[in-house]
Amino acid sequence: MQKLDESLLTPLPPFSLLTRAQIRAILDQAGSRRAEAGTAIFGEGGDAERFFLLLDGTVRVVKTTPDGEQVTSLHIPPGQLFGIAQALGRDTYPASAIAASEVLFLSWPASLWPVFVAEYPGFASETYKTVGERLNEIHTRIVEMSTQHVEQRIARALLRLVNQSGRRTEDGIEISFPITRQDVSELTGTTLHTVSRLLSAWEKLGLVSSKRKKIVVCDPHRLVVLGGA
Amino acid sequence: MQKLDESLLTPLPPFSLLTRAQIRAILDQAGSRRAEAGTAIFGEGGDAERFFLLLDGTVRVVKTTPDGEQVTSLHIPPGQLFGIAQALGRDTYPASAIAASEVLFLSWPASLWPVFVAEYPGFASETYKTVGERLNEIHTRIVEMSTQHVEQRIARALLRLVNQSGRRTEDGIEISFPITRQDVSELTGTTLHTVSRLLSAWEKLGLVSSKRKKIVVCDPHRLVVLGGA
DNA sequence: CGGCAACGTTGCGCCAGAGCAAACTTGGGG
DNA sequence: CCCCAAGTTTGCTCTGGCGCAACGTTGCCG
Repeated sequence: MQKLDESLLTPLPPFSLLTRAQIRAILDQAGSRRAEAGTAIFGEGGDAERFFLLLDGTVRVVKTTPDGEQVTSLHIPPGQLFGIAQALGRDTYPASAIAASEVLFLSWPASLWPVFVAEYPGFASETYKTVGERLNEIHTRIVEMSTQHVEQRIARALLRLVNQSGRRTEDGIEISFPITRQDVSELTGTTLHTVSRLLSAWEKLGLVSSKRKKIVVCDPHRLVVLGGA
Repeated sequence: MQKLDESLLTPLPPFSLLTRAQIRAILDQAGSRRAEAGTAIFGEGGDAERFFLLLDGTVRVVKTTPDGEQVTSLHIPPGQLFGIAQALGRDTYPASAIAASEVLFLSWPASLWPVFVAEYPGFASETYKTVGERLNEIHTRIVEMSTQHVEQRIARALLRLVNQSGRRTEDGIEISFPITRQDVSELTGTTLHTVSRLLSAWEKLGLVSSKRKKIVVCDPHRLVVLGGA
């Protein structure tokens, strides 16, 4: 494994208050790994032996029901910690982490968690902020699922994805990782059929443009209107 | 305000590792209040000026949509902290807290949060465990709402309520705070009509027994079966 | 470059559950 | 003790979106 550069971490919130030496120390203890799209990084219920930082790509956080149905709770964008069961006082992972695209990430053994929290100023508070944001996001999802129709939920889900991991292109903003109708349905609690129908309809209206595993939002504003409020 | 007894806090997880003197100090800084059923303790979006500990009663955590619909995300049982925006790195409350029954609670100014975390062993870790459990609960709710039918969701919601705040009675386990069909519908993302119909049906089958604002689960086992798995 | 698996589209029928409406019951307060 | 508001029940209708099925498309891999 080649040596990692300090500049990788410097700009990231959990580490932004640290000295170069501290970051060096953190990096020297890190394991770094690459995984292809579709690979599981850790599984729901597994022992939380390590915690992770996503450097590049996107990770899908997924729960699977006893009967095999999958529900996606979150997408993790690059630069964020994930698999931080320790921050929730748990010793197993509450969900699985699947690489949504090719990903690159670092990880540290769980035993270092208390050290990071104690030694590195800003690490704890930034981490808990992340937890708070994620809680807020899935909280919002509950509200949406309770009160909104499928069309609005999908519109909002697309907007959220585009905000979190959008990439500017000529005809609009593209979701920067491969995503299928099935994925969207697992994110919104619907079926791939309904998602497909809606995307087709929206494509005709010029709201979105989608190829296989690619979705580009062309007219975010009208999508916001569809999403309601 | 009369002096509070140390034995109030001693058995509660966030404080269980502390000395009598430490608990005394904590209590002396606490404000204590009573609120009637239906009262708002704090409101969504409000400045998180204080954090709270529920001594008696039950608190409903509620989000309200722009168009006035309400969604209940959690119920807080006695002995737990709530309104702990600080633990999520927030400075506003993410949801409203409504007294579900008559409640008694303590509270401290937000400025004491970092002090508690730093000075009192076990406080931080127990708090984050609580956060983790709540995250897990609402996470489970998303999965349920995505994959299960209304009947199963309501069955499970009742079981959860009964587990968290059940009280043994002669004909079964009673939910220990006043709860309307409307409340249950806001908890499961349905309508009070559907809840009413189902409860009536279950009452005929001897699964539950309900009066106005009261629900008693008579046959938890059969309800589990209904809930699926 | 052909075959196959993964992904996407579309049509159709059906039903769980929402929406609406109206009546009934309970309990607390004047 | 009566009234009123809040909570509950129940019937009827209507529809969003799911389930199923069949077919089209893409691109990877041998």
